[in-house]
Amino acid sequence: MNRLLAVLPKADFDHISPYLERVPMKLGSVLYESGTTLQHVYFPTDCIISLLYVMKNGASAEIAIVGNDGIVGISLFMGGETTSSRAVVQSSGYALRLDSKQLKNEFHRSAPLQNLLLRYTQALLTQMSQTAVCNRHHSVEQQLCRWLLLSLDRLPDNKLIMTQQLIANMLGVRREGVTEAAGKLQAVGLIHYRRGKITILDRPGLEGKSCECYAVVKEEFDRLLPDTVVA
Amino acid sequence: MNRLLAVLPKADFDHISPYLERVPMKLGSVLYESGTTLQHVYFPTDCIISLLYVMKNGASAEIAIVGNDGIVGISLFMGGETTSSRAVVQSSGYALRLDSKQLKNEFHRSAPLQNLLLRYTQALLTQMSQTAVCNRHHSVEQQLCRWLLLSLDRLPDNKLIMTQQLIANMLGVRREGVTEAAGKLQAVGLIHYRRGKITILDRPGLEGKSCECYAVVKEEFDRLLPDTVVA
DNA sequence: TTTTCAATGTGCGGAACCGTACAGAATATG
DNA sequence: CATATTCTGTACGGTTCCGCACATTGAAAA
Repeated sequence: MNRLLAVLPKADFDHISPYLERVPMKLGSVLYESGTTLQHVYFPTDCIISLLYVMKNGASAEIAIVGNDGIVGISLFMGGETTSSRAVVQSSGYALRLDSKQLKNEFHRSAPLQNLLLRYTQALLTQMSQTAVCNRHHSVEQQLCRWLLLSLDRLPDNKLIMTQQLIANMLGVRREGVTEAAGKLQAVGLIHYRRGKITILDRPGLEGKSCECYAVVKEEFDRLLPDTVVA
Repeated sequence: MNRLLAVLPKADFDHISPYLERVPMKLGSVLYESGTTLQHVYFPTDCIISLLYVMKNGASAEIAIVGNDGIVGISLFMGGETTSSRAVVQSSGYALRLDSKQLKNEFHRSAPLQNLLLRYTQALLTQMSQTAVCNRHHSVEQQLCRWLLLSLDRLPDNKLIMTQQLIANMLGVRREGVTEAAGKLQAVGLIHYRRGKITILDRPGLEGKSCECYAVVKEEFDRLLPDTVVA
């Protein structure tokens, strides 16, 4: 289940549940492209979506990661309709899809939903700004640890399906840089990987090798998003 | 005047104007520190505020720039109350201060204000994500151009009071790096500087040397923020 | 099985930026 | 006016990451 929906008061959830559609999210598919208007928002249940910025020359960088603690398509209720980034399925699974019109109505009707979505947006803001800081100051290895942990927190198990090339696209670095960093992490027994499958063996160890950025983002999400039904 | 306030319908503006206080903003003063709760929001009229993240080891990076097109303290209406960044006066002047309680009431009472603030927040989101991308992919010189242009757009004239050390803190690079980049820009006649005073001589030239990040952010602000009174 | 191709490993020169150190110049202070 | 302080210029070695090239390995397809 999606955590935002899970903490909605029953009455508010019942109001939108008839319009929620469970849709499969296939690895690599693009939910929206930079500048296009969305028809739906997506509440991931067990998939992960990357918000990616792609530059004119093709270079890219991940802006934020959205899992079952979030929603894809905030520009719909924020009022801008579009964003300058792209949303890509980073880990396959399912999401609950809601028509944009229904969402907007509900955003203005239901105070609990509005609060929840705005608080989530603030958490997302923190993640984005921390990404900026991390890109400036931290090594590829530290960033890889951060990225693995953020992804892992949004997955049911300790495995992820992801090639080094794709990770490199997310981090905005060379594939070889990821190879080297991942090699080091594997050498000290923190992870194990093999042709597109990564297994985390030592989570606390990874946290130790990560920069402070992971903890900052995690704490902010924990602080801002309730884990029981809101008032 | 602050542009957000300027486009509010008269009735909505009159509702809060009795509570607006014009306060001086002194260069270098800190409006709020990471993690602290704000008592007020600030609508800059002719000053510039930097949102800065400061790491445990003292290194820093600017997340976003706020001028008279924005508001400082979005976490108050977004619901989080605090942020993980710091707000510092980057260019002195004045701002209109509003008590946080008044703002929250008005945010829920006035639909135009709510729309405006949410749209602004989305613009801020774009700025933050573009900062992340820029930090990853662009040279110090390109970033300096972007930073000068973003600052300049929020100032009444073509001068800014700012030492190379302070710029370095904003960009999260060495002071020497700024010296070198600024030296190049001066050598080709784009800017002139002298002990903490920078004059832009050739704005189009600067735009040419800047990365695409400046244009992306500027266009998004233009798109999202109305320049006439909203409905 | 054999073939093919995606994924990973490795090496090398170069560019950008860092940390450090120090010198000179402009402004502020006494 | 003399001195102190802040700001800027420059240099040098070191590190990280980049671009490129190519080898190797594992897995899927024929």
